Amino acid sequence: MLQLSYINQHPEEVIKGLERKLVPNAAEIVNSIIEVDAKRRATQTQLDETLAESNSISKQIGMLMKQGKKEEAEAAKQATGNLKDKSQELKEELRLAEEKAKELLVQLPNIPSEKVPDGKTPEDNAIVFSTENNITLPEGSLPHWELIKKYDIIDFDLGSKITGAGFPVYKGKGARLQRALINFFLDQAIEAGYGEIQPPIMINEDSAFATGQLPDKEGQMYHDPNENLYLIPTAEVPLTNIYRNEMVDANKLPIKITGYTPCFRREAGSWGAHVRGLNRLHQFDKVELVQIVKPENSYDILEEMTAHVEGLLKKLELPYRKLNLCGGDLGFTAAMTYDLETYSAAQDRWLEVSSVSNFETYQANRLKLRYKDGKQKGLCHTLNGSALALPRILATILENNQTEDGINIPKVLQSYCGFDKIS
RNA sequence: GGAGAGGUGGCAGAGUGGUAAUGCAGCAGCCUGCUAAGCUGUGCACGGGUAACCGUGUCCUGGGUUCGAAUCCCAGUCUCUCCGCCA
Repeated sequence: MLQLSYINQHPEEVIKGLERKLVPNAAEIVNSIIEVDAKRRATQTQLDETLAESNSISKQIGMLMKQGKKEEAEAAKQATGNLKDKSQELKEELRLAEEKAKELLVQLPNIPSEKVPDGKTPEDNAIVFSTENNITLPEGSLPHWELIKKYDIIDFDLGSKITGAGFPVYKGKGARLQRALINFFLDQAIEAGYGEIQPPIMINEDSAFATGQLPDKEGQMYHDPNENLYLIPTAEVPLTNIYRNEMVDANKLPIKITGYTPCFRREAGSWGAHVRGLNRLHQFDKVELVQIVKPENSYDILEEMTAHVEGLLKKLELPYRKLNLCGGDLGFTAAMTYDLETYSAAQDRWLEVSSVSNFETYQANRLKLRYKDGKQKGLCHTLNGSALALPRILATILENNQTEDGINIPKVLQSYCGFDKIS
């Protein structure tokens, strides 16, 4: 959530930023927020004055009663009658103004960093880096949705039987490769100084709001109305919410945590022609990195985290490229995002396998996550990144490493898998 | 699922309708020379003010009663204990 004080002080910057993020009526919304907030402050001043008067009379009544001056006390009681009515009205006005301001504020996304390129669609994303793609596939090479059948390692039909479309069953070497990737990613994160966490995979409404999934992604999460809990769409939510309502000592920063979880997404309305196989799922596995940092470091940390993810892709020997997302393609809560995409030779497509984002104070403001540095206090910056999401990594490994007599397992994974080839 | 107990500042812990005691810790200032002690001030949010400072709210949350609620009433929530069920 954007900070009210910032909106009040820099309305033009905010409007410009929101327009870069393609928010319609940005100026209109910002101006009404400023207006409602001014109204809120004026009302509070009035209310405070009314309550102060009422409190002071009440104290006098208390003293008079002690001294046994009953008639004077009764007279003073009369005086508080209309003060109470007035304060009730003002309280209601204040509540309405606060509600209105929050309602407007909550629908505004984060504004992009200066480093974010202008643009409206994914075509406008800046390609920051790309590896050479010198993959030559054998004759008759197959996309992963054929390979998994050929080697019987992932079964979509079985998943449909048990649950439904988009819930695959991993079998045999498929299951083992999956587990190998999870362990490899976690070990690499731990080596890079992240503390491992196993969080709950259901979250309450407060958590979903604090990291920005609510109200923005309301319809995209699986929801249990009995308990009002949501299945996590990403470990970002439980990991970041560990620090909700916390005041962190500045010398404890940066906080670096990692966690493996399954992730659940309804993906309502987003199924299309090129989302076959592992490209889009309702349930998938991911290892997530989260950092909570001092504001002045956050962009250096963004580079550091992205470099970590690039390191994983290099170790897996996968061709990849790095994109700096343009304003129009940025997520709701992000100030800046690097997307990492691997190249799938068999599909001749780039597949997004990681998003590393700096949220600046947007999440911290909702989380009420602050740091204390001596006397200085302020909102932390939060960052997170996938390191990595498994299905598309699995897809590119299967497709790019296929040979006539089987699929070669990348060297770094062989000890984790206990085999070097799927055949 | 049933029954009971409880939720007060960073921590401990009093407080049954009239200014949230007290202790410990941390921080700041003052004072003092002997391995440290003493004194004073220090929660958070919002509002007003250049500032010093002032006001309002805040005793799990939300309502209610009252001139006035940590305290009384209602609802919710969380924690603990016992019983039941159970991987």
